[in-house]
Amino acid sequence: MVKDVESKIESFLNKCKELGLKITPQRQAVYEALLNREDHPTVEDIYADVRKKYPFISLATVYRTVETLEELGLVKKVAYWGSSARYDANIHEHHHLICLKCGAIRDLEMETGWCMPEEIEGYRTISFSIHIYGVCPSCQKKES
Amino acid sequence: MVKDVESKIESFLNKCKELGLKITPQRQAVYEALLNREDHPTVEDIYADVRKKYPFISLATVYRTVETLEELGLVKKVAYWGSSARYDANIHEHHHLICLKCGAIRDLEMETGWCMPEEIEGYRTISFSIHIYGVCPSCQKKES
DNA sequence: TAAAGGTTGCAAACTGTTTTTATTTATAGT
DNA sequence: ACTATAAATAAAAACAGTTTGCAACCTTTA
Repeated sequence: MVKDVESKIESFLNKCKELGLKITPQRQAVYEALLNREDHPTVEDIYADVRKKYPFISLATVYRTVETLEELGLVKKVAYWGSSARYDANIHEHHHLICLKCGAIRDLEMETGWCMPEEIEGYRTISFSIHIYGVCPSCQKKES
Repeated sequence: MVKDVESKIESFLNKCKELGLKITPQRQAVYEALLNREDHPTVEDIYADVRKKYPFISLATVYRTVETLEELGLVKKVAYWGSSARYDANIHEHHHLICLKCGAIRDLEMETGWCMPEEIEGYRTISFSIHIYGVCPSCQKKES
């Protein structure tokens, strides 16, 4: 797992060099913070994590950095339900379990057996994701 | 189709009465505006539509009304990609075709044959929606 | 028709995000 | 190492979308 994170950071460094982007501590810290989370943090969450190491980073930088990382194809902005955007460093195809009460989003590794056509109604398809809406365990507890 | 809209409005009136909500022209107009659109309008879009009939309605009322309609189960807030929330009066299960270039979202009536389990990883499931990402025909044209 | 309470319109407040500007820093070339 | 340069940063202000407080208004029920 640690190995995995390290190789991802390495490919991040390579991509930056290829494209002439500078490797700043802030960039690296933001990407690392994202890699170290299994959930889908908001920008504010990432900001909080990074500040533990770099207390002087600014929120605007985090916003800019996640956008850059998205352009690099290293993270994805998850189609979001609540009020703020959520990011995900898990970029291979997977699905989402979304709590309608609190907005929490969890990754779901699952085989659906569904085969996506290459073209639908004139759209050239690229990827798909199943969003399953429900109530998470902790919100279920609150109900009763 | 018109028949369908009328029956939906009727059930809206009934739901309001049941729950002690008042039937105001604004509420009815907002719901009608939503029923008359096949796409997924933003609140601003709905506001513009309703103002053709009721020029004095306020934007805040539209925001409040779509929220009420959602609580009534008559419309859904579509998991959104861009910056503003989008609503949909088509509440029976359907899927979405999303253009990664321009953000357009289209409904997709499609049988997937996938059967959703009642519970997944502790979540009590309620509904699901397949999001298919791709490039819409008009963005494909711009590419070439 | 009058009373009661939900609903509206307006404006102001809030929240998440983006942009502006001056300053700092990583990088490539000496 | 040192310097030039172009990019990235921090901080604050600007912005867009959304929500809220409050007084006036309008449905509803009796």
